[in-house]
Amino acid sequence: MKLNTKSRYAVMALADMAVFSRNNAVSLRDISLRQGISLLYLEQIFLKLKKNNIVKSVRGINGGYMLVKTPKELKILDILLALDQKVKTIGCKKDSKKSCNGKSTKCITHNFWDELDIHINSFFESKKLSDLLRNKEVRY
Amino acid sequence: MKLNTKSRYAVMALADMAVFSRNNAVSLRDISLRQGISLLYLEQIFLKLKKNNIVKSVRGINGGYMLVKTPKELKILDILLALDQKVKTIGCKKDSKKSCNGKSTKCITHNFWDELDIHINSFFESKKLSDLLRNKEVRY
DNA sequence: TATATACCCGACTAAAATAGTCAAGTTTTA
DNA sequence: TAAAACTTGACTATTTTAGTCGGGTATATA
Ligand code: FES
Ligand code: FES
Repeated sequence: MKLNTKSRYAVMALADMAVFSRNNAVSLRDISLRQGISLLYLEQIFLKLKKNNIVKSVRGINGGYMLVKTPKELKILDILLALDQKVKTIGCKKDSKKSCNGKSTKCITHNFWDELDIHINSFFESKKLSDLLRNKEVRY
Repeated sequence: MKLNTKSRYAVMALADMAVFSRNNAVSLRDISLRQGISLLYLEQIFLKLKKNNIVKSVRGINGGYMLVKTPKELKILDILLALDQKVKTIGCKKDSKKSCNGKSTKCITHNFWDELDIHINSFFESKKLSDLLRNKEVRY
C-alpha cells in the first residue's frame, strides 16, 4: 500500500511554499533546490495543482506559484485528489467488469474495503497543510 | 493507493474458509470455484499463508487447508503481513538512500506519513476475520 | 525592446511492480 | 495404485510509476 511520489512531492512542495511564502510567489526552482525534487517533475505536478485550483501562478521574472487557500484551510485530501490519487484501495465498481470477479452481487469482502476507504479518507479530510508545519525537526 | 490482488484474494479466500469449514479441510479447488479466483494463483497465496502460520495444510485426497486460529482471533493485519503487504505508504527509511532525497535529517512531511501509517495499521489491527462474516449480502 | 526567468503542455521512455501462468514435483487416502 | 490435493521455483505479459524531453508562452526589468 504505497502512495506515489507525485502525491508525496506535492504535499512536500506545498508545505515548503507555506513556510517560505510571504505574500510573494514562490518559484519552482527554489522549491526544487530546497527540497531536492526534480524541477521538471515539479512542473508536471504543479500543472495539476493549478488546474485543481490549489495554487495560482504568476508568470515572468519573479514569478512562481501562490497558495489559493491558507495552509489552515487547505485539506490534504484536496491535494491528493488533484494528483488523481483517489483513495480506492480496491478497484471494484459494481456493475462493471472491474467488479469483483465480474459477478453481479457484491463479494463477501466488499463492505470491508469500503470501510477501509472511508477510514483512510477521513484522515486526509481532517488534516490540513498547517498541521505539517508544527514539526520541530524541519529541514530547510 | 491500492491494495494488491494477492492481499485482497487472501482475505476473500480466508473468509470463504471461515464460512465453509466445519472442522474439515477446505480445498483450494473449492475456494477457486466459489470465489472465482485462479487456482494457480491461490496456491501461490496459500503458500505464504502457511509459512506465516495463518493456515495449516492437510495433504492427499480430501486434503486442503484449515485456519490455525478462529475467525474471531485472526486479525486482518496478520493476513496482510503474510502477503508482504506492509502498510508503509512512503518508502522512507532514515539513514538509507531511500530516505527522503537522501538527506540525513527528516523532511518536513515525514512525521505526517508516519501518522498516516499508524492510522491505517490500527484499522487492520482492530479488524478480525469474523468482522467480515456479518455481511448480509454475501455471495456464495 | 531585448532577454532572461519562469510558467505551460503534450509526448515519450526506462524501469519496476503486478498479476498471473507453467512445469515438475510430493504426499496421502480411497 | 491412481487420483486428489498440496509444494516450489521460475517464468512472463501487462501495467504503472517516475520521471525526462522538447518546444512553447508570458512578463518584469535593464
Ligand atoms: S465485489 Fe466489491 S470488492 Fe468484491
Ligand atoms: S524524510 Fe521521511 S518522508 Fe521525507
